[in-house]
Amino acid sequence: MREDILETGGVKKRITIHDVAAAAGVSISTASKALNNNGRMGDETRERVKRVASEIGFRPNALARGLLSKRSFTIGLLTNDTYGRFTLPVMAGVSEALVDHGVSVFLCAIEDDPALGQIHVEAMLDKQVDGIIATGKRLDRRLPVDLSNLPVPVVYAFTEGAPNSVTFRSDDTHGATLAVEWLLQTGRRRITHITGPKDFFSVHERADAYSKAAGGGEPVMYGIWSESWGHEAVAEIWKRTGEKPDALFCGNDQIARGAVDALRERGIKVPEDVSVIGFDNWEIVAAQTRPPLTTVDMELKELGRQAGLTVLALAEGRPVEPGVRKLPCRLVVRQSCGGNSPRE
Amino acid sequence: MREDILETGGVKKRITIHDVAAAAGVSISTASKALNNNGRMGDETRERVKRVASEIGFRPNALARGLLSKRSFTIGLLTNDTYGRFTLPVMAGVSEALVDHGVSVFLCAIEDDPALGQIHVEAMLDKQVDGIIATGKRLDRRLPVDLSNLPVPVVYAFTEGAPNSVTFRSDDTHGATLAVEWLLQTGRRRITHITGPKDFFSVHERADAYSKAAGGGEPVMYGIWSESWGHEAVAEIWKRTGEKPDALFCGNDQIARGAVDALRERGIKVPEDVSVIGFDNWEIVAAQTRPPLTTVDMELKELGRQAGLTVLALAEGRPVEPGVRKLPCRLVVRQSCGGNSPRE
DNA sequence: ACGATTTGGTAAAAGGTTTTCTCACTGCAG
DNA sequence: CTGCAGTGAGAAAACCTTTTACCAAATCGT
Repeated sequence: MREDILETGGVKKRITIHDVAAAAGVSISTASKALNNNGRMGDETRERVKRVASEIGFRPNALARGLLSKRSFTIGLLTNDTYGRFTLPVMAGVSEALVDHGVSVFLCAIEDDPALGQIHVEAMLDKQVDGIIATGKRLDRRLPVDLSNLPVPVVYAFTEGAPNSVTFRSDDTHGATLAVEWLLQTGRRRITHITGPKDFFSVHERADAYSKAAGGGEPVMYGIWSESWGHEAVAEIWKRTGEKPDALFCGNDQIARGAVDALRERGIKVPEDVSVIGFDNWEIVAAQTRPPLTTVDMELKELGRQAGLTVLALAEGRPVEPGVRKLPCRLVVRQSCGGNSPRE
Repeated sequence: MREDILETGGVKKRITIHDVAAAAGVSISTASKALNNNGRMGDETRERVKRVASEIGFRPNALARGLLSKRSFTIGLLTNDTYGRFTLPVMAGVSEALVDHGVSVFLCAIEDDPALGQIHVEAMLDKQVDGIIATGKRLDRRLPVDLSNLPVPVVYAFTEGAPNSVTFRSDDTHGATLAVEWLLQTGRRRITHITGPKDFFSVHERADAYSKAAGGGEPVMYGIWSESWGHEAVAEIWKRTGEKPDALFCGNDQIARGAVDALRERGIKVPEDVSVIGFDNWEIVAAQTRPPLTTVDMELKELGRQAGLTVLALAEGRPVEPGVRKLPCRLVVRQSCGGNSPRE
């Protein structure tokens, strides 16, 4: 064998509980009980086994353990959001919540492809996952996979769930209300809402909350989720005759950024002349806008954390009430609305 | 038990090969051999077992299988890039390459925390992963984890690898050369390079390639990876006396976007007066810039694919030559440099 | 001193699959 | 009729860990 060819690592034999038992001079069952702190034996024996185990670097084989206990300490995370805008924080939250419990996470990117979704689900079930979290990029769309009648619990996060399941989502009504109230609180009165496509459920929720909080003045401007729409909307507004708004509540940060840029090009000062507030707190957009955007954070990481803990609870057989859980949003104050406390 | 409380799913008993054997009226070993197409038996028997198995929906337990075969059909992906800029495409590539081989991917976000990294590595080893892929956000930094002397093969992707390991990275020299040559080809002659911090290895590689390709004219401007630095750099250049550049080669798309915006604010037309080219092909930045950025794509998904296939090869004991593999970049032509073919 | 209990520990089964070994039987040549 | 090759299928071991049942020795109560 040539020297510059890598092999799998020389078949380093893994250390099993057999080795521990032999090294400590006890039987396998005693070794097992010593390490798991159950069964009866002398304190000296227990300590000796533990010491020997850590000395020779023993780690129990999770496969063997799982085979017996019916728990693999593994869950699957299904997503169709390759962009990562929404999935990444959710995923980080899930992983963070579960790593403390020794649970690992399979990532399955299914790309809106039902066949791929099916393959991933089957692979996960074969690997005896303790549960599945389904997450997506729209909370009014289902993942293109059938997750009913699975032998493991399923929790939905930021995607539409099956009836009678547990679903976590952001409270967009709360978020929009936070935004509008902040604008009102900083003295703005003529607030226009520039947002995304009408067929998004969140668009309606945010628009309704806006109307309610702002007193139902101006109409809502629907468009697409892009900077260019922010530009166009501003152009359209400033082309109109009559009083101009003194604040823009945008449906997401990209639209807000487009709006801010368009205002600046017109010589309109943000936030002195017009306040602009976004939605999503997508750092890369919000923080790089000039001025940096005040925006609404949907707390997706926290959402992921809760989803993770919930699927764990279900996997352990602890009861959980089904239903949709709406998590509150958080206002992130930067500089695009003025305001007193420019944290961050 | 109240009805509105979710339980783990009613303990649906999983179907094992025992059930298949019983239903087909054969022994367990015969069933196993029939399903795996080995051993000797009558054609009729083999077919019957297979038919019965699929009828009752049998799927082999991967844990039991892994216990015996020493292959878990699972690999771990370690990353410290929570932002997801670089990790996501790599991950998508890994997953895509491996799903066909029945291999699932554990995602481990370790956040530059050595302790967390250690925990994740141990969890993965306990779960008998067949291999580990380490990926990061800088190819001149190591992950804060010790991956030497592991009982499984390790492959590095977009992060610095251990000596004598397999490492995949982008060929930044190639990428920068592509960029500069494109500018030259479209008739530009006075190209300035605005890039990131000096302590990044890629910054040097790109700057060196730039100097070589551009003929070593202008000095390189080092700064940070942000839009604001793009702005500042343009301001600085246009404050200077003397001839202005007719092209800017920026170290990443964010800098490029800042530069484009700054040029537009000065009334300088892109690409008519000045061409701007970026690096990274970060869709969200590059495609939303006005005009959309021509940029260099590092083909991170392909990099992930290759890393996935390589770790699989090592896991299966197939020999792989160690060393650093530099993958070529790809020029993505949009509109910020003119040019003939505005695809995408 | 003797039955009852406690103590310290071992043997064996279980979990689901794969693989090797063995066995019974058929057909055929000698 | 005996020996033998070939065929079809089952028994059992192995993978590693946990748990239950069990056993021998020591201790206790009266």
